[in-house]
Amino acid sequence: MKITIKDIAKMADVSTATVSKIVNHKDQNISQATRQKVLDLIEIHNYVPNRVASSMITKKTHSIGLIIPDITNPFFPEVARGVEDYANKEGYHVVLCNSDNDLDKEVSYIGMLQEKMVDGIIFTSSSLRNKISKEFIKLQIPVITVDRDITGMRAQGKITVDNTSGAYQGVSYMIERGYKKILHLGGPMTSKPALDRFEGYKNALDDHGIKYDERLFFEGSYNADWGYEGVIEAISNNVEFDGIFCGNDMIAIGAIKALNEKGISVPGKVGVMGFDDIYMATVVTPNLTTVCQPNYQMGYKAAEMLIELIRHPETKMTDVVLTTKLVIRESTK
Amino acid sequence: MKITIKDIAKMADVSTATVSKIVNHKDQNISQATRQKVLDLIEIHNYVPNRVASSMITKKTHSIGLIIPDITNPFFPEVARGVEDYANKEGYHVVLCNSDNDLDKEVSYIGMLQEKMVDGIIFTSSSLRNKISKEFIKLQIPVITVDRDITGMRAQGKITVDNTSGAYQGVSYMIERGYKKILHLGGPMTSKPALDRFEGYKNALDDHGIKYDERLFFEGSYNADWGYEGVIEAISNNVEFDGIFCGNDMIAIGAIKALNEKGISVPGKVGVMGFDDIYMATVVTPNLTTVCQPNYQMGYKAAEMLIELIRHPETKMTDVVLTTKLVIRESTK
DNA sequence: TTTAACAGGTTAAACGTTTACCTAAATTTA
DNA sequence: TAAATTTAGGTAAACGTTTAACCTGTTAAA
Repeated sequence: MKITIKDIAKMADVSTATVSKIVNHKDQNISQATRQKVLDLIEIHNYVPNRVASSMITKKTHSIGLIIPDITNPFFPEVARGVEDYANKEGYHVVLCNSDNDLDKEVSYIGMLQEKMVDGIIFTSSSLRNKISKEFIKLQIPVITVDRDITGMRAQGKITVDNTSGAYQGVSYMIERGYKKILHLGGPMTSKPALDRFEGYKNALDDHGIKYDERLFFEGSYNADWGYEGVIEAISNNVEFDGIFCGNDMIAIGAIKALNEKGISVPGKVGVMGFDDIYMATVVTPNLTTVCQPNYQMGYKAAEMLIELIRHPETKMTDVVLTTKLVIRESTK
Repeated sequence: MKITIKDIAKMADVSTATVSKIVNHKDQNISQATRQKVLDLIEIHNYVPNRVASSMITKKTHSIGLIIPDITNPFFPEVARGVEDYANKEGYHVVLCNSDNDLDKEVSYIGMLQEKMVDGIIFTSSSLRNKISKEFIKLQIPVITVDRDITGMRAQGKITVDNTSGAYQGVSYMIERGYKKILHLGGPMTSKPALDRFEGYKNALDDHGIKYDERLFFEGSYNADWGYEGVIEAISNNVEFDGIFCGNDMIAIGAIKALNEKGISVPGKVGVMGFDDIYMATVVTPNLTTVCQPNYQMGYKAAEMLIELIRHPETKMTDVVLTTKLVIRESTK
């Protein structure tokens, strides 16, 4: 039988109120003698407070939900770690949810999290779909969106990366290094980052007097398979290119693989640039030149904002836009 | 103001018991008319049951704790995903905890999880330390250990990989391919897997008539840096070798990097074998030959066992030992 | 006609805390 | 010395559910 606050109270011959106050350090007017007696009994009997009971009263569970597409995607563990680190520091728990970019799953998770009374949610949506926003609007708890924002939705906080300028920076660098025909193997254009990176790509071209050629742009998904296929497709379409700006690092890794197989040297014949700077970028050969995104920081900052919002719901959060950094390695000359 | 079961009951002019039965599908003897009336009101007013209140009564929170060293380590996302997939399927939530192999953090997480009344814990300990086992023994909930077991501790279930035989298989393959002087760059010998893999390495040597040479064994940690340093150290110690059996894939990736830098061709001059088969093994050049460990399955199976145990605490679980599979790629000839 | 079974509910206690408010004694203040 | 304040703690309602036990009216069986 689990031992409760009542048991301790009875043994110490005090009221449960007294024990409660001691446990929660609201014990300014409890005598040292009583405090010690209670503390000793707690120790001896290994009493552990039932936080679900206190949650009933305080209306706080000290847990937050983290909805991401897939923890297995190398982009997310860093984000998750950032979230967990800050949350843990502040005494919060994080509930991990893998949505697989599936609308139904997202909705279902939101429902479950709400029933479990999490104090807030950090959400990374897969797309621009704003159907989901209806679910959020019903919610009475704070929500922070990270990386991808949902149009039409008023999240209480938003944290993104300046993808447009990151892409601009990356592509500009390639142009300045002499690449002239830069292929863009983008991510799904239903997602905001893909859109923004595409825009940065075009802006860089513009500003360097290169005309955008739509035959150099291919849309796919954020994984190595697509990078591989994209290159094959471009080649078999007889598209000429001397550089590839990829939607993310995984795409770049797939692209390099295809290039290698076709006997096209990187960066000799074709330069490749990624986006994200995942750890893998440093182990692939050649090491990937890429636009570094502060993943850990995004998670950390998101948790910071969320918990602030949980504590002071009326705070008006100003959206955070993190900046990227160009990391030059070997896949560009 | 949040709407409760009482509000719905009042509006439907029935008792809360009736509403509760309908919500929980224990409504065999509720008339269709009443059911529909209640369901409609729930829909209209967007009533969502407060699961923390029901947890108070049922003593089940339908959440489980997952304590791992670090989600950022490529080994764990797969495990976590396996856990989450099964848990979600069964209506459980998973609370993610990164312990950093830090005993204090582990203890603190166990305490927090216990207070939050999780129904069970899946635990991946960093080491053989059994101090932690005291904490677990106090626990009244089921615990499954995965990957690394804790000596001296009676977890209700244990799920491991046959590391000894996996290593044996890998090293035997290398020997059969003609490698004679096989370096072993192992993980920390305070962890069971490292110990077992070392044993498998020695057994393979034995069975193939090769005498174990202790100068060929180096102990380090499970990351690429150590793989890199290990090779440098071996070379500067003038140790001769034509193959490396690495404690895991990250070590192997670091080792290959060092070999490349030293101008030693892989697998021409030196063959390299990893352990784990993380995704990165397929993108590094040359692709890594490795012993594949069923990470996702480990997590999935662990969740399966745990939830079974939560539902039927008296079940005697037989420990699960998953088998490894040799995956031959390019880093061995 | 009596009994049993069942449909369709209701009642109220219980779960383990927190907290606003109360009280009595001790101490301080005037 | 009386009044005021402080110290140390107690009382009991409340949080939102679940569930065992009970009730009532109708129908079927004996």
